[in-house]
Amino acid sequence: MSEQRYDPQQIEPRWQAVWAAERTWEVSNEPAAANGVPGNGAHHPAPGAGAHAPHPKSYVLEMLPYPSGEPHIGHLKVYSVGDALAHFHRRLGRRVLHPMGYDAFGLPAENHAIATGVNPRESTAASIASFQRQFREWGISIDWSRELATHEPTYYRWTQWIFLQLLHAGLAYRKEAAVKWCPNDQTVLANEQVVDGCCERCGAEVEIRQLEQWFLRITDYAERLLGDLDGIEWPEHVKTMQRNWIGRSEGAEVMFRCEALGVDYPVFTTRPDTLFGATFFVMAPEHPDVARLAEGTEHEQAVREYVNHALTESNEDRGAAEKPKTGVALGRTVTNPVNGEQIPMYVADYVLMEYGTGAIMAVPAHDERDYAFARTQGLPIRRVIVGASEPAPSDFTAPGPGADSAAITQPGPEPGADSAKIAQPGSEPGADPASIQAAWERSDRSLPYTGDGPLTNSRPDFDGMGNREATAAIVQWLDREGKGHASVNYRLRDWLVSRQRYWGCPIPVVYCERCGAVPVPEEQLPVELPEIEDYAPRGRSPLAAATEWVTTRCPTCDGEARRETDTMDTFVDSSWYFLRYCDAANDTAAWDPAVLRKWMPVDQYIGGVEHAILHLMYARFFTKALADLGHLDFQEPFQALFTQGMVTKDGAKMSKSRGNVVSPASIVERYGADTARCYILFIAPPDQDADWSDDGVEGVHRFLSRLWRLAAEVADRGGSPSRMREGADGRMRPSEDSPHAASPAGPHAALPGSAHVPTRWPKRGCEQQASVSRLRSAHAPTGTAIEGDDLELLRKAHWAIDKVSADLRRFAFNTAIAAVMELLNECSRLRERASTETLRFALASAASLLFPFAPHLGADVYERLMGERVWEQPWPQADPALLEREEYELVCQVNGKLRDRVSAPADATPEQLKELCRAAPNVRAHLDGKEVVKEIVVPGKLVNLVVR
RNA sequence: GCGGCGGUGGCGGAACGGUAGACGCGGGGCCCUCAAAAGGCCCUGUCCGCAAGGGCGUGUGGGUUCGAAUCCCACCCGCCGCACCA
Repeated sequence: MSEQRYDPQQIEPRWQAVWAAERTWEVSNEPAAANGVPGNGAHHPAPGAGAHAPHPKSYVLEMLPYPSGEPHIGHLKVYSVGDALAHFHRRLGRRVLHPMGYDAFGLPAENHAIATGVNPRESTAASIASFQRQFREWGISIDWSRELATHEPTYYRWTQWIFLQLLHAGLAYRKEAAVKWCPNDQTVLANEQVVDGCCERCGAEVEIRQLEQWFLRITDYAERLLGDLDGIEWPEHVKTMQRNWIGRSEGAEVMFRCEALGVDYPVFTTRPDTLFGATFFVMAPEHPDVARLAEGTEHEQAVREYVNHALTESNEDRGAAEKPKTGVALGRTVTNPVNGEQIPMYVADYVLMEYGTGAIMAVPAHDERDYAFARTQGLPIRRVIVGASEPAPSDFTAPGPGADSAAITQPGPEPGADSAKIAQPGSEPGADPASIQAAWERSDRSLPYTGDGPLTNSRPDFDGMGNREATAAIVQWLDREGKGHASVNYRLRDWLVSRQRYWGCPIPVVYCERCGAVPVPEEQLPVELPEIEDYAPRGRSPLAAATEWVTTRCPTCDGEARRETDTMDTFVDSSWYFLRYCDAANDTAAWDPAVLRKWMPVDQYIGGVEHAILHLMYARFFTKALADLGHLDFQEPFQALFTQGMVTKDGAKMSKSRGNVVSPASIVERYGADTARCYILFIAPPDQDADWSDDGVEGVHRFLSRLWRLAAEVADRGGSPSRMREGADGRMRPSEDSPHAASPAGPHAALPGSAHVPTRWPKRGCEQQASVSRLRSAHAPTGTAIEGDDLELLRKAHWAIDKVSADLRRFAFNTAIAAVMELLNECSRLRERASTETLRFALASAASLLFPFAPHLGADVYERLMGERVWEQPWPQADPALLEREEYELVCQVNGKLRDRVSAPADATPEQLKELCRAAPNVRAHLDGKEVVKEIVVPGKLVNLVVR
C-alpha cells in the first residue's frame, strides 16, 4: 500500500483549471438551452421532477467587495458561506446565479490618490486583479461572465440613467438644507453615515453646514420600507434596526395659534391625550420664526444670544444625554386649542428642528424632558393622567392634607374658560427662588408620569376615560373642530447623495444660466469622469478644477452651461448592482425586465451586519422606486438575508494597527483553500463572531488530510467491479505529474492518465435515491444482505447525509462539517473490517457532502473513488430505512435521573419498555423497597420511573 | 432609557422539553522510530471512591413539569442598534 500525501498545492490548481477552462459555473439566461449551458443544474433533473421539468432558479449573492488592497479574512468568510450554498443549491437541481463584482468607487482609493498621486483607477485595478486571483484560488464558483465593477462607464452609465429616472419622477431633488459635513473628508454625508456625531468612515466630528445638495426622496417610501419588512426572511435584529431607523410614530398634528403674529404653529405629538396638560410651548433654535417671534419683546436680546450659542455648539455637546435643559422665553404665547389657554413660548435646544415640525407642545407632568425643562424654568406642571398608585406618598416629604396632586400641580381653569392664566408654582412669576423651591419640594413625587391611566383635569367628557381610549377620542374631536388631525411621523430623513469628491459617479446634470438645472439627455450618457491632476478636496469637488470638462452646452438651449461637479455617494452604485448581474452584458439598457423576471429577487443574500441600515435600506428603496416607475415588477430585492459574524483574532477586530491581521493568502498558501474555507466555517456558527485560532486551522487541515489519505488508500485497494472510465471529450483527468500517478504500486501504475478504478455507478440522470440503490447493487449483486460492520458504516454514512443536508438548510455549517468528521472517524475505525465497497461509498459520501465547503478536495476524492465529477452528481439522499435501527439504547431513569441504559428492540411496546427498564441492574438498585407511583414512557427514547 | 441578541468544560462550540458537553483545539498517556517529524491508539467537566457507583454541575433566584441549558417570571453581566425623536 503506497503512502500518499494530501497536497492541496497540487490538487487545487488542477481543479481550478478545469472549472476555468470549462466555465463550469456560468449560467445562461435561457433555461431552454439545455445542452448549451455548462454546469448549473443542466446535468440532472430536479428532485422529484420529470426529466423535462424546468429547473427552479436560485440567485445566491454575497455583498460585493470594496476592492482595496487584498481580500481579508472577512471576505474569505462571506464567500465561503455563499459558495457553500451555491453548490448545495446546484446539486439540489436548481439553476444557480452566483456572480461577482466590485464596488470600486469610494474614498479609500481617492485618499490613496491624494497621498501618492496615483490615479485611483490604477490602484483600484490592481486591487481588483488581486481579488480576482484570490477568488479563483479559493475555488469560489463564480459566473465570471457577469463580472462588473461600478467604476466602469459601462456600469455607471446606468447608475446615471437611474438617477435621471428618479429625477424625472421627482424622487431626486436639489435643496438647501442644514447638512452634515465631514471636515476631514471635505464632503457632506448622509445621516446614515454619521455615527455618534462623527464621520462613519474617518471618525472626525461632523459639522453642520447650510448647503445646497442633491437628495433622494426615500421618505416617500418610509411606510412601505417598514411594512414590507414583514414579508421577507431577514434576521429579526436587522429588521429591528431598520424599524428603529425608520422610526415610525403615530400621533396627531395639532395647531397652536400665536395671536400676536397671527400664525398657526403645528406640532406633532404622540400624546394627544395629554393636550390638556400642555403648559408651555417650545421651538427649536433653528426654527425660522424664532427671531421674528422674539422681535420687539424684552427677550429679543436673550433669544438672539441663546440661538447663536445653540447653533455654534458642537453636535456632541448639544446631544449629550445628561445635559441640563436650557432655553429662554420668547415673550409670546400661543393658544392651546383644546382649552383656549395662553401658554408661554420658549426656545430650547432640546427640541430638534429635524424631527416633527421643529416645535412642540410641552406637557411637563407626563414627559421627562418637558418636566426637566419646567423645573429649570419654574413653569407650571399640571397632571392630567392619574397614575396607577397615585399619589405615591413620599417618605421624605409627607404631604399634608390637601397636598394632593391637584392642589400641588395647580389645577387648570375650567375647560372652555377664556383667558385663563396659569399660576406659577411659586404663585407669581418673579417669586423668590426659595419659595419656588419650597413649592417643588411639596410637589408630586410621582411626576413625571409617563404610564397609562384615566384622564383628569381635562374636559368633563374625557375625564375618567382611559388615556389610550382618550387619545383616539381627542384626535377625533380635534379633527371635527378643525384644530388638528391624526398624523404619522418618521425619523427617516431624505437621502443626501451628492459628495464633493472625485472618485465617484458623476451626477448627470448641467447648469444653464437660462434653463437652470437641466438633466443630461439619456442618449448622452455616460457623463464620463474626467482625468484630473489634483485629487485633493478643497471644500468643493476636485472636478470643479477640470475646466474643460465642466464647461459644456445646455442640452435644452445650447447656451453656455456648467456640469454638476459633485459625484454620487457610492451607496448609489451598490443600490442596484444585483439587478445588473442578471443582464450584465446589456448595452442598450440597464436591464431587460424580462430577464430580471427570471432571476430576481435574490433568493439568498449574504453579508455583514454593518450594512443592516445603509446599503440594505437604500437597495430596498431603489427597488421600490424602480418598480413604481415600471422598470421592475417586484418590491423587495432580497427575499432572504443572512448576516455573517466578524472574524476576530485574540478577541479583537483584526487591524493593521493591532498587528493581529490574518491574511487569507498566507493561510491558503500554507494549508490550501479547502482548509481555510472549512476552518472558517467550522470555527463557529457563521452568523456569530468567531475568533481565529492557528491551532484550530491545523486541526481542520489534519481532518482533510486524513480523509484524503484514507480515500486514496481505499481507491488503491481496487476490488470493485472494474470499468475503464471514459476519458473522452476534454474532461479532466489527473495529469502525469499528479502525486498518485507517480506512486510506485497499485492500480495507478497500470492506468496512467486515468488513475482511478471507477465503480460501476449509474450515470447522471439517475433517480435521486441513486446512492442507496447503487450501494445496494454494488453490495448485494447476489442478494446477500449487508450486515455487521458494513451495515454500521453504511448507517453512519446515511446519518451524515441526513445531518449535513438538514444543517445546510439552516446555515449550520459548523455542525455539518462535524458530521463529516464523525463519518470519517467511523471509516477510520472500520477501515480494516468493512468491505472496500462500503468504505468506498462512505468516503465518497464524505467527499460529496464536504464538496460545498472544500470543493477541490471533494472533487478530487470523489473522482478517485467513483471516477465521476462530484458537482455533476445530485445531492445525496439518505435512505430512511437506514436511518432507523432495529435496536436502540433505551435510557432508564428513576425520578428523572439517568440510572442505566439497556438495548431495546425498535418495535417494543410501552409495556415491554417498562419491563426492560425495571429489569435494568442499576434501576433495580434504585427501585429497591420503593413504590413506583408513575411511569413515563417515551418510545424510542426513555422510560422514567417515579418512585416514592 | 427603548429595542434586539447572548451567558454551557482549560478554549471554540454541540444538544426536537428527554443520556449535558457532539465535533475540534489544548492537555495527559501509549504505539511506531536509532531519534525526531508525520501518523496511529486511549484518556480528558468536577468532587468522593481501588472499583462498581454516587454527589454536584449550563450567569443568579424563583416557577411550570415525571423530567428544564431549553418554557415562564424577576434579577445580574456582556455585545449590538437607536437615543432630548415630542
